[in-house]
Amino acid sequence: MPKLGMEPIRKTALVKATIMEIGRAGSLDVTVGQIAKRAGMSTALAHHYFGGKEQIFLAAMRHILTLYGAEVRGAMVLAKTPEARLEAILLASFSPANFRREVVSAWLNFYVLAQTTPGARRLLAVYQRRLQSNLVAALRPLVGARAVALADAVGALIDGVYLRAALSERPSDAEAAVQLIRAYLAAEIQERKE
Amino acid sequence: MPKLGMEPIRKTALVKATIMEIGRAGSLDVTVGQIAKRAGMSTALAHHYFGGKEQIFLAAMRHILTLYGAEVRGAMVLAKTPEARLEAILLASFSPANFRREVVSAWLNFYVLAQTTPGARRLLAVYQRRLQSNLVAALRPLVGARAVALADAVGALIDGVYLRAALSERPSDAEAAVQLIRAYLAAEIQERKE
DNA sequence: TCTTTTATTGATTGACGAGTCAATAAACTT
DNA sequence: AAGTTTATTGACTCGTCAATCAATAAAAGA
Repeated sequence: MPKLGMEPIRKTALVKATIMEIGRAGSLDVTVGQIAKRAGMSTALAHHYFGGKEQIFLAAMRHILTLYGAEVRGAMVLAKTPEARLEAILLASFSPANFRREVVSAWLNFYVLAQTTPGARRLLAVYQRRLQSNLVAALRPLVGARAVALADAVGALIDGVYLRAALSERPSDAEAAVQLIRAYLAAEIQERKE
Repeated sequence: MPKLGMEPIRKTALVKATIMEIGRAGSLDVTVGQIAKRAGMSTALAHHYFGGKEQIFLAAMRHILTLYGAEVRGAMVLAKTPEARLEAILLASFSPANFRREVVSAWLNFYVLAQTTPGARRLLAVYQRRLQSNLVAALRPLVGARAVALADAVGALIDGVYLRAALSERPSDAEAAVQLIRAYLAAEIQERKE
């Protein structure tokens, strides 16, 4: 039965299964056995391809980041004005995809992991730098030198609002979240113009 | 040897040990054995007083919340003007105590736990409501009806900025964090007055 | 064809951990 | 003094789980 070239197929299956299992458990308290089962293979094979549990988790985190990055980039190319680019970042950050249970869970556990696992910390830094540079690029034409400080604030605001929305009872109050940040931005940009 | 009235003593010892162990591990991946050892007793005794691991964790979370609440209240009574009250909330939220490794770890894992454990979710809601009402009370005299919306934003900003500061390389960039939120508030309040 | 590489798993190992229990003993009650 | 409550632990049970290994088999290469 062994067909060749299975490695990438098995790996992506494991990554997806990992994310789903993390969502189901709400934590990283997930066994290799559960992941392998959901991915339709033996635990031995999971170990064979990834070498260990931590590496499976990191691959899953990388995947989440990749999806998010793709979403932002996809929305950005369509946006021609700075305002539209800001809006695109917001919409991508609060898209329904980011409020799926598995994704929320992955992000929260990502933060936890970042405290102790260098790999996770690096990935988180990548995400933050990318967001920051996107924000600065969009804000510069609107507020000039204040762009960097404003981007810091908006970045933190996105994280904080996401955190609250993700953990609120009403699942995915995304529209209100975006609205809040939009209002903030409008006020800050306005201020500059006057 | 059995001295009576040990229960509260042992319980607080366990709670403190739990917080320290969570800080050491960076996660809830902490055994009752480790906690009990640090608290200077057997695992059986820990189970005797708390009944189970989850209840130990919830007690630890409750303790963290209590400390934070006391810090805020302590700073609030000294503040006489609305501006001073806002400042007090910020200083309490970003006090050095909140940047100790154990406390950061506890908060992050608190968020993770809140996804699935009703008790943790309730505690988190308590924290958020308290912060919200403190912020609204302080903001009302300054911005009137906009106080509620602004409090939402500031609450999210506090969480987001805390998250970033706690996970940044430079530990406890608290002053910059407070400064950022202060600037935001100044701009929003200013706007109203003009 | 023979060998090597890749795919795959069942079974096993070795370790650890949550929760229970019976036993010991001090203090308090009657 | 006898009985009850509170404090305390060592030893044990039962389960789980990460990681390893030996074995099987199909494809590719020589």
